[in-house]
Amino acid sequence: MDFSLLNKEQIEAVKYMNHPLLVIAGAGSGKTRVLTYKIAYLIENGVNPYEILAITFTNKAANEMLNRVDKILNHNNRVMISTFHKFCGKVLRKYSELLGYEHNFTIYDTNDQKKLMRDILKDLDLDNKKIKEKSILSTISHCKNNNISISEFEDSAENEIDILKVKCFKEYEERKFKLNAMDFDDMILLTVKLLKNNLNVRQELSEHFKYILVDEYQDTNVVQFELIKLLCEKYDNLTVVGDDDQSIYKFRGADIKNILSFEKNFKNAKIIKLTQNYRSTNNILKAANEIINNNTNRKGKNLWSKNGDGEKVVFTEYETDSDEAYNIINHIKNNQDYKNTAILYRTNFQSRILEDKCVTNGIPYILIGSLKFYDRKEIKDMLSYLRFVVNGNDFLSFERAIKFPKRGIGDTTIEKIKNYSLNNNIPICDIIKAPDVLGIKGKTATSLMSFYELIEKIKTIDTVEDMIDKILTLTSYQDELLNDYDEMDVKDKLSNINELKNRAIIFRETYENSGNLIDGSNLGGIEFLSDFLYDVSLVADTDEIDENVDKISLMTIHSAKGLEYKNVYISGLNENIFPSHQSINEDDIEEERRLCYVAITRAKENLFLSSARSRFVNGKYDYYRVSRFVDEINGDCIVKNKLPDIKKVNTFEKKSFDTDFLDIKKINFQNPYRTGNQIVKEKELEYKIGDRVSHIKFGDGKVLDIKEMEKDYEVTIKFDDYEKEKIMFAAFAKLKKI
DNA sequence: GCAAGCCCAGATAGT
DNA sequence: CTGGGCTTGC
Repeated sequence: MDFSLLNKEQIEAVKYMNHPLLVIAGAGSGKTRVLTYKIAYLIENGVNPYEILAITFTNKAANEMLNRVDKILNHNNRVMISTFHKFCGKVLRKYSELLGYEHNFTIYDTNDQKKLMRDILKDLDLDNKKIKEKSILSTISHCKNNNISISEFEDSAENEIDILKVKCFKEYEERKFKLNAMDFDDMILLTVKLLKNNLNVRQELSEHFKYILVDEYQDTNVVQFELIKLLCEKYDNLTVVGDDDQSIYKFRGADIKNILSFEKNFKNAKIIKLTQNYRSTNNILKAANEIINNNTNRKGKNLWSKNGDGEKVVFTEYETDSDEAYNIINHIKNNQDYKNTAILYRTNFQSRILEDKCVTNGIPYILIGSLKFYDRKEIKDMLSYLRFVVNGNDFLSFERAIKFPKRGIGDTTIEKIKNYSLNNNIPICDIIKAPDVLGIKGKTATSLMSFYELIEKIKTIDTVEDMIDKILTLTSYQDELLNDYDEMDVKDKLSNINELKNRAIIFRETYENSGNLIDGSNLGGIEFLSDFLYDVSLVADTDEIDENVDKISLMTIHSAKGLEYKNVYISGLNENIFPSHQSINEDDIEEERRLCYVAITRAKENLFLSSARSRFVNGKYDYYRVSRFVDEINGDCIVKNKLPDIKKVNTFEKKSFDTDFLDIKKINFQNPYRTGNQIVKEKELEYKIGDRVSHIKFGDGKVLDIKEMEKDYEVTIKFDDYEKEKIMFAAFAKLKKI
């Protein structure tokens, strides 16, 4: 085997065998190369590919890795390379009965979880303003990721809210089980449970996978750690690759201790550090190193490269978020290097303004992670039908499918069916087959039964694409769409459905000759459909990136992990944006800093950082300081263009500009920097209470009240065409007396 | 009583 | 633009 492309440490990592190995691989240090060479090396030395399990973070990484192994060895290899969830999905599918699940269980994503929980809150009569489904779900997720059982959580419950959460938690688990469904966290947890409780399965799997490799180890949680531990029980031949400085998934349960305590967790462990970076210039690495050196909770390393110093990093502070976006886009336009350029930001809502400027400047762009393919209405509709075909217990899918197209079945009927199913443990599909058990008669009954017939018809079809076609024709789906959307949108939606069909076809092609299956499950219609649906459930946004189009990429930093671009712009480097206002405490700030480190190390040659003094967030303008992370980069690797001190430039509202005002987290007042939109309080309004006025958008109305405020007047108007009265600021509303 | 239509709020990160 | 809640209309 040719090792000429590897450095000394990489070769050592590739060849090290028979004991646990942790490779600490800095950003751009060639960790994928190590993993792929290691797999290839194992195979070349007589290991059966079938005995190797490699676990990655995304499907994209998995596919890439498999391709690269094949390339090194010049032939196709049936190595099992998959994500944690995909791997667990396969194991669970084989052994679902041991856990009391039916074979064709459904995987619930975050939206499904929310819907189920909302339903529960309603049924338990809990005021969903007092306790939000999101907060319960995040508690549940936290428990599951850390292997905390419901009863343990119950014992630790401290307040009224916790007690309510326990109640919802129990109900959630019970219902989910009855619906024959599991959420993402269950997949890992149940696999661990299966291995712990079932010696035979544990032996079989740990015997099967003699070599286990785990990518992105810093992102594993407690339960995933347990899973790895159980899987390598027999052979103890584990290689994990990760970077403690790139651990950015704490919110999802990732536990940085897994990587920091590797030697404690695995006896005879060896550690190899990769610090030579092959991606970026030294100026970029210097900026990255300076920032991450402020963290204390890390193993410690410094990246270096032979790529030369390159261009300096540039930081620019703008007055408004609009200026910031405009200048970034303009800069990109001048350089005309679209496909090698990415703009990164902390949170998704920041993409909006960048998108706007792309559109107005004619810059082609792709937005990653905005509207996910599988989150589109038409795709969710189709998948609901298919999911219900596979799992006749799946109430959520049933509900969605039966509601669109409209069939004269409403909430009351659906509620009846749900309750009957839950109370008597009868699958939804059996109830709608003969709805008279519920006393449902007449038109409603006929409608339910014909829906049942529809599902039964689809079950007899062989391929997923034909199933989808049948659903479309039998439900007159296109015509129904035309009632709600205009022709262009419908065309779009139909082509998305076509794309779904294509994915099914592609999935079948790769299905047959991949190392996908632990055993050879058959390719029959429903079996295959079920596998296809699992695959679909576990697709990530970044799996969808196409590198070959000449467009700039817009994405969150989380999405950018593992990617690299020649030119990188990081926007919104403001306190309370990045670092996020939720994470400014001691504990979370290190994670934000790691996120910043990840962002910076995406850049190969040119790195531009920016911030804006005034940003439009949550429907109002607020002031934001420059992010502490900018201050942490010093020396000659960076050029900083800051705006002059705010006291000197401002002439608008003097008394608000005390130096300490910037320390206030959020100040709600109008943005003085907006050109052409300045807020000037009139001495006197041209209208008074009782006058008729006209508004450009809302039409004519009557003034009910005027309140004089410090900076403006608050006017209450009842417009003729609107039910409710509106309260507006006079300077914005620009009302004309009529 | 029940389904369909209308209006409004919304938002860390993502398998 | 979407899903949820509220209101209207059959």
